[in-house]
This record gives sequence, C-alpha cells and structure tokens, in this order.
Amino acid sequence: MSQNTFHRLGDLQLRLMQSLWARGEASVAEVHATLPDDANLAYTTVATMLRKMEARGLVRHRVEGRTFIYSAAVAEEQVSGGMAEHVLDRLFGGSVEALVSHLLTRREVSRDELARLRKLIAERSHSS
Amino acid sequence: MSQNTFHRLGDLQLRLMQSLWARGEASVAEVHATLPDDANLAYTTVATMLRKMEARGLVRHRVEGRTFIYSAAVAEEQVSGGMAEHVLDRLFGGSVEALVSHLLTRREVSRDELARLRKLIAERSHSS
DNA sequence: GACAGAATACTACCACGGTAGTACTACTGC
DNA sequence: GCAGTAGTACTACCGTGGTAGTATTCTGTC
Repeated sequence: MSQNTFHRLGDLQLRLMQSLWARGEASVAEVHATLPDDANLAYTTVATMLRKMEARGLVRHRVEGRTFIYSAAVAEEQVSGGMAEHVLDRLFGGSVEALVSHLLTRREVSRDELARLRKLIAERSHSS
Repeated sequence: MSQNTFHRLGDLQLRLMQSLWARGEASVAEVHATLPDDANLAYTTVATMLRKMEARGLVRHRVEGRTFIYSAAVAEEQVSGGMAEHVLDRLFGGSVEALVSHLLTRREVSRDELARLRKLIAERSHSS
C-alpha cells in the first residue's frame, strides 16, 4: 500500500513538480522561468527547493556540464491521486459521491462538463 | 471568492474539527476521548492544539466553571469544500471530470456508489 | 485550612515548507 | 591570466503543525 506520503506537498513544490511533469527535464533556470511573473521568486529559492525535494525523493537530477538537469522522480498520477484520495478519505469518508456532490454545489459546472461526467460514469458502470 | 484559507489544515486539526462538528460542543477531555486509542496523544497536546486553532479562528470556546467548551467556528462545508477545491484547482486544472476519472480509476467503487453518482449528476443536469 | 485532582497557561522543541542571502567554483571572453 | 558570469552549496530565518512537559490556579473534600 505504501501509505502514500505525497499529500503534504505545498503549493510551490507542486508548481515545480508540474513544471517538470510538463517538460520532462529542466534546469533550475528553466523551471524558474516557467513560474508566473507575479510569483517573483529568487532563483536560489527554486534551486534550494529542488534540492530539498530531491532529498525527499520527489525529483532527481543528472549533470550536464555544470548545470543540474532535474526531472520528476514520481509520476503525476501518484501525486494527484494521493492528494485526491487523502482529501476524499479525510473529509468525505471515502465517498466519491459526497465529494462530487460538494463540488457540483459549490462550483459552476458547465453543461458540457456535466455531459462528460455522465459519460465517464456510464462507461465505468459497464466495464465493472 | 474569499480565497479560502482552510486548505492548510493538518491531519490532527482536521480530526479535532471533525470531533467538534460531530458533537457540536466538547471539552478538551471529550475531544481527547474521541481520538482513536492508537493515536495516543497527550491531553495537553489536544489542549494546545485547540488553543492554537482558536487563535486562527477555527474554533471558539465558552467557559463553563473552569472548563473550556469548544465548538467549531467554521462550517464543515467551508473546510471540506475549500480543501476539495484546492486539490481540484491545483492538481486537476479545475476539471471535476479529471478528478473523478482519477478516483474511479484508482479505487474500487461499488456498483451502488456508481449508481448514486449517476443519479446525482442526472439531477444536476436537469436543474441547471 | 491543607491537599489531591483537574483544568488551563506557558514554554520549548522538532520537522518542514518557503524564502533568500552569501560563499564558493568553474567556465568564457578578452 | 583575469574579470565577469552563471552555476551550485551552505546557512539562516520565519511560520505553522505537531507534541508534550512543567507551572499555575482553582475547586472540592476531609
């Protein structure tokens, strides 16, 4: 089971991970560049964070000349899934229905999205 | 909009909140007693945490004799909703469909639950 | 009125996310 | 060969969740 430990990622770590998931590999400079301008984070902040994340096993790096090329060491599905499950279990008693009900109530959900959701669930229903 | 700030609650805080949501009001001793035995937390840990949480506006207390009777200061919907939305936005780009798809793939979802989900979405579809 | 027990208050500590400055090092261009 | 530049390494700091010990205070009881 592995007791997924990925539900504690903060927002910055998440953004860095997403940058790596999207690009596959990236240097510190490249990751830094992908952050929105209004983030306004120092280069060294990103570098430090990536080093901390490597110590935690979230990313890894290879060396190219003098620069570190980072890549994600965990799959996006693991992290998103882990965090989603955590919320699901902790707050909704594991009930997907309760979670979805909440989201549909709180948010504007387009007719299109509802249709896709319906389709998605119909498919699951058959294939089980 | 309110930029919900409730997505940072740790696991213990969540458990204490749930205890209060369930009971309405509770003394420190009562909250402490509702924790699972294997948690094995000191009484003072719970007391300290509740005081910290009160400073953050999550709970409040009234005094009865010498004991503090705590109650939640934020609604369960605010917190669950806030955390669910946070995950939804941060990890699934706001797409309910993507989140649900993930959950359905990773978890065993009973036929019953699927049926309820179908119904839930059908209702939303009409009422919009 | 002293004492035991129960309650809160205070304080301290660790881990970690986040932020960044400073120091060191290696390369590059002149 | 030297200066600038672009890297990483090291270190420090804050906030907050989590954990708990110790101190203080109150209250009921003999």
